Amino acid sequence: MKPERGMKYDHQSIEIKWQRTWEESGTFHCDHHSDKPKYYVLEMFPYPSGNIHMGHVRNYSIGDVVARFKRMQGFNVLHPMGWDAFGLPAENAAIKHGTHPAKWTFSNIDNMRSQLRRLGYSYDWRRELATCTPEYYRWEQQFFLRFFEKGLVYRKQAPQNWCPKCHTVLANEQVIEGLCWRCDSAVEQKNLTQWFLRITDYAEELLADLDKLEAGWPERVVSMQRNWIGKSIGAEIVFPLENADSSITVFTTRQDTVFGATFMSLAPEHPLVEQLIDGKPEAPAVRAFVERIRNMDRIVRQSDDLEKEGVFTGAYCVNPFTGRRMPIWVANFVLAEYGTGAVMAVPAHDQRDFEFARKYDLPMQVVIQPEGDALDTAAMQAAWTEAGLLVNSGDFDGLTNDAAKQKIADSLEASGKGRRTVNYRLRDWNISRQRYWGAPIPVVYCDTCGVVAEKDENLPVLLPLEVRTHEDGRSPLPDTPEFADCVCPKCGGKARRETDTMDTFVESSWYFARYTSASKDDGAFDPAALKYWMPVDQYIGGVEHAILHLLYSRFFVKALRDCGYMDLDEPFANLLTQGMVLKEGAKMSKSKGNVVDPTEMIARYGADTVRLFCLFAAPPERDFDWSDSGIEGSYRFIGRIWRLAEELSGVLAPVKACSATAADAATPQGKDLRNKEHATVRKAGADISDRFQFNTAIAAVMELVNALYLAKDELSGDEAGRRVLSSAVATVLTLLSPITPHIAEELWASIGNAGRITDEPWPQWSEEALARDEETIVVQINGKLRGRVSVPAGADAKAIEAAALSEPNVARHLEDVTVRKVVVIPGKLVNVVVS
RNA sequence: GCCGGGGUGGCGGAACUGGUAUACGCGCUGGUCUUAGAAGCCAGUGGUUCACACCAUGCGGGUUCAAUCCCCGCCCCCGGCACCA
Repeated sequence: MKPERGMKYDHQSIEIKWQRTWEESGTFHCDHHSDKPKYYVLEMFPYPSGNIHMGHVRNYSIGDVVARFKRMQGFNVLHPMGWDAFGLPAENAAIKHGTHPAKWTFSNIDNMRSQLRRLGYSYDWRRELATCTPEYYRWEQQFFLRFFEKGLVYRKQAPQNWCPKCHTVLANEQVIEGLCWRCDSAVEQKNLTQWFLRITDYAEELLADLDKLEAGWPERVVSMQRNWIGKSIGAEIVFPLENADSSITVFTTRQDTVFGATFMSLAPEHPLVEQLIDGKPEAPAVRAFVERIRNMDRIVRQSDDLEKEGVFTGAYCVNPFTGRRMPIWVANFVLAEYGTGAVMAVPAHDQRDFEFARKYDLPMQVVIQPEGDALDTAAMQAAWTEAGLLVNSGDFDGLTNDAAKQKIADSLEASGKGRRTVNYRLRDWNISRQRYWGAPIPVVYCDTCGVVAEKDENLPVLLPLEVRTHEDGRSPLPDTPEFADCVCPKCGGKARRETDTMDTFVESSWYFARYTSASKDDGAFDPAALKYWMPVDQYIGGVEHAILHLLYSRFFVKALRDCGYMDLDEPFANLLTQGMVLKEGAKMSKSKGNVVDPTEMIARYGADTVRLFCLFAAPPERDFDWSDSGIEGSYRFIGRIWRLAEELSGVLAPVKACSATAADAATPQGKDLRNKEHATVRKAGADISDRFQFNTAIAAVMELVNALYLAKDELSGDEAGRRVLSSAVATVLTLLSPITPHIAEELWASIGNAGRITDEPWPQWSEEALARDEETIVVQINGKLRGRVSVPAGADAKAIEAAALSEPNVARHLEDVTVRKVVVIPGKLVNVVVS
């Protein structure tokens, strides 16, 4: 490799040259036959929207530093890249521009791949995958068949979230505050028959395993998933209907208050409502009420300040503990989709029931008494929802409400009036999408056999590429007979293929495992490779996937495990959620016109500068505001290194980082620089590996470069000094090589090194080089800084104290006061306590 | 309401286990080089003050020789969940 010596810093040609070198020599290829410890680092793969944006650059630069750093530390590193290539934007663009989604997608992939290559990321490109290819989605179809056999996937008709703009249903996780996650349209409800994955079967495990992830995942993501799963421990209680055989079952977390249940509230959608009002004079009013509530806008209906309203059904049930006759109401605040859709109303101890009872003059009964107080229903301003002792509760009187929860649950189970149960907020995952550009669901509908799963040997069910797209976005698949008309795999008769496709989140729920054997064509995974590489040691991506993708992937791994595909509980051992890249405090967007285009920045400053700035501007977890003068600063720093190497070109020898010896560093300047060199290695290594604090690691290297500038003239005069300089420069380049790999490689070569810096190990600092002859001790009086003294390293407390007290400014402050105490922290400070 | 995160110079941000608050960078100021400028290099840069010194990490207390850090009580900002029974 010929270094561009004595030239101005031509980042374009340097970077392209080294990218080609790495590529041609397969530097970042890896496989699972290795004696080294493995390390799998992965960034969330992109949707091929057309161009890389600054958020991608930040995400992938973080991942690349980790990958290169771990490689230098001796790990066998898997660092792959691919494309989340099914999805709506391809279809919408295809309709808009009259092209085919496949063509649009693959040309975007080509463009984005070259943009990523231009950034010099250390991917093993042989493992690249695109989820829209049959080579990928055929395995997903196979998983579907296994899930089908196991009952993990099922069909059901239910009201579903419908995005009118995207012409498809959405999973609960894809509805953000009533709006479509993708296009922000208000989501409607539509009754449809859809395919669901039984994620709720895994609710308990998904929740419990979060404990294992606490060490490696951000607390906030763990807590968001806990919230989303929404576990409530309580009981089901059966309330028999008056004058009828049937009953109403409620879910409650407050079975301790059951003696205070004075009426019953049902959701307007509760299936029993029609039966209860049949033939009763209240029927018309109830029907009108139910109709009105059902037709309410979803957002209005779920809003906080919606007034509590209800209507009496005319029917009664019986409290199984008190025998009290309880009127049954329909209430607008009871949710059909949570619990059983029926609530035992305890107005004295639930604020909603309290308000409802006051409004409709329904009876109240206190059953929990706060200690040292006596509640009076007539005087109560609000429900008592805190702890207390049971009253008016038969045999349970006098128990604390916590104890009563257990005793009453025991009683329920003993008497058959109910049972302990756990309720989750999590709903099953609707994976059907009424769109074209997705993986076909491998199922057919046969007139004689009904719903029939495809046979394994018929996979993949190919998504036809010859289709006529509809202007309005409707899927063309139902109108494509070559696809939709098929034969039943069971009876061979005429059948119709499922024309819904799978949610694209299904593809992203297992891609990380496919990378371990991406080109395997006789199975989804190579078991040996999978076992070797998984789990992902470090996963990096945006926090917007805290629930969606990260919850689905966790579930998918557990489901695949139970189908025998893998022996793994959790896919991602450690997670880093990086913040957004903003401009002027706002998210970059075309409509705001505040987009900073990475391609332009690379053309102007080079990939190294763009990478450096993305890592230096802020710690990775935080949002950072793009700054045009900030990137200038990063460019300046790279120029400073370039000029340093240039200026010292006759002085520097090709040596390893930290190669200068104590004998080389005999002069004070030499000693200081070597000391700084080793301190920098220690700090940068700790900052990168322990905390992903790339900004402070870079700051430390900047300090070393500053020190080099100050020391270079003094040290370049003799051989020993030159060895110290050469070593420090080698260290600068080596430490920067994961961050700015191209210039590190270029200058490494220009100094005359034979190998590549990419193959250098991470340098080792030594205790001996960090040791100093003298230490600066801070002297405080009553905790206030009054002076500094220099003492020989390792001086004892007495000597330090003596030196401190004789420091002129300190001595002056001690003149008219009494010294009460002197605190000496050797190596650090002295604090003189006076009065 | 519940859960989680945060509040430090003009700005982005440092400060490891309680021990020099403001590292590093941006911006600004000055010097040097130059015919001049740019770039580079060097230096300065929290506030008040001539200075000694004093005041500063959202606010108010506390513990400690010593608090950005620990404890108690508040305020504000960001994110998630939320009529969840």
